[in-house]
Amino acid sequence: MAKFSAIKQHLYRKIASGEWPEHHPVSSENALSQQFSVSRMTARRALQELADEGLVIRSKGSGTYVAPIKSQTSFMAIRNIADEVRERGHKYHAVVHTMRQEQATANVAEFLQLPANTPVYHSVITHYENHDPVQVEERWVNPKIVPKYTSQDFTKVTPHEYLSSVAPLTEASHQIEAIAPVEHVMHWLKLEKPEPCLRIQRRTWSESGVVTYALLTHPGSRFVLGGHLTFKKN
Amino acid sequence: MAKFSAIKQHLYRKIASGEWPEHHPVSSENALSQQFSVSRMTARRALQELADEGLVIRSKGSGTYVAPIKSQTSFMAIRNIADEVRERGHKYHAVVHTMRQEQATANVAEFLQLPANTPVYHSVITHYENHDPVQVEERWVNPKIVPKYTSQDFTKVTPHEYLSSVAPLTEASHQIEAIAPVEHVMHWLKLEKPEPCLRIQRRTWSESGVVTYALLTHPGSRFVLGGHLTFKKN
DNA sequence: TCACACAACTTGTATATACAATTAAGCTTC
DNA sequence: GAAGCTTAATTGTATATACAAGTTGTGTGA
Repeated sequence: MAKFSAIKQHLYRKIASGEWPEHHPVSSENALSQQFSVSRMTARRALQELADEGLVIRSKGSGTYVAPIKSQTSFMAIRNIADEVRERGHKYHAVVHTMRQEQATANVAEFLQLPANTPVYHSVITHYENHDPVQVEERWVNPKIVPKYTSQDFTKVTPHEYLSSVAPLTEASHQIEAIAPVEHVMHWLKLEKPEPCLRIQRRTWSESGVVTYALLTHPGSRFVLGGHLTFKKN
Repeated sequence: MAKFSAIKQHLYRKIASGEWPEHHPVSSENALSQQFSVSRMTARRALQELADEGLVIRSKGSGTYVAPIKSQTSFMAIRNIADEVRERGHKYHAVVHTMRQEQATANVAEFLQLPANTPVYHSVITHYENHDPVQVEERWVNPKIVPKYTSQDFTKVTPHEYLSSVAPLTEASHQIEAIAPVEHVMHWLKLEKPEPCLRIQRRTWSESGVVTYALLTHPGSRFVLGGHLTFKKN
């Protein structure tokens, strides 16, 4: 393996394991070059590539720091609904409907890569923008990785925020589709009539395996997913 | 401006203008270092960053080449519906419903950044996977940038393929939402009853301005948008 | 005590060099 | 003509060095 790649791995482990949380300082170019007995340019390359990948943030004169979660994500990736609402200058609040341990159904067990009928944590939360519900979040969590999930107060911290602080995510997959909501979702979204909804199905991994499986349902009349791409970066 | 950045701009113009089409060889590190009177490492940096951004592909021993369009796109970005269908091993075909010049409505004119009531090209096409329609594509095109749009045969080449060969795109914005289809879209999608649909609204730019505005509508029962993210890249 | 200067450290840019690994083209030989 | 060898070109990795530019903390002087 190339030297710069070995240094990247070393730093990656520090970050992915949570040993270095958000904003934690990362070893400087000079420190790494001594520690690994390489030239500064080689250590620099490792740091630079991690910065390109969005894992760290570098700032001239100051140093290199572990990037906050939100900046790790590029186009249309994992965003925190609370941040989104607040960025639009609106008030955010959440209502927790369910928060308990259950036996995993075959479906959920498969998504979490667990045996059927093992216990999993299940939460249902509605997220509000001002006074309108904008997202119903049904979430199943692997209790082996996040044992204290059910004792959190999700009106103060969103599950996404809590989970990424406990088990930093390394991978995620999404599926987006248009569906007609089932009745209990309609109720949570306060929809009088059935209305097309955007549903995002998301699985996220940490180093230790599948952390969580989430179904995020948005009413079509109150939500648009947006993104912008530029191919010119000079 | 930094030297490596000037070289990047020079190369970027060659690619974005279409002067260097897909797979066209890009000047080598040594050639650039002579041409710009910089060291090879500086020329290398320009090429390397363009490669990281997906604009060029580098191959040891061979050289650097302009990347094919499809590899310019990252997560969930602009994909060609025909390629998607074929990748799934299914048959693709298209039916052209409309292909004409129209007066731009206020809405369309705004999206294309043109004055109202100027002529624009308008096409409506249904894309099929095997024998089922999977996408209705309503598209408006800036005739100043793509004057020959209406004389193309879009059963053979998709609009997306044609447009990106004529005016290489430099920017794109998306909006995704869930809607109930209007009647003529239902007809094109061969839907008996109204069904939630995924609608992607897309605008793309080239160097000379907004090229096209497209509304892509997918029936919820036959289409899922998927994506996968990894934060570990070693 | 406050303000300013300075030193130390950090990242950013750039150069010159060396060698490794791979590719591609040309040439020789059979 | 085909197979194999040689050679040149190209990208990949790595080092040592130099200076620029921004940040931060320390200490001096008023």
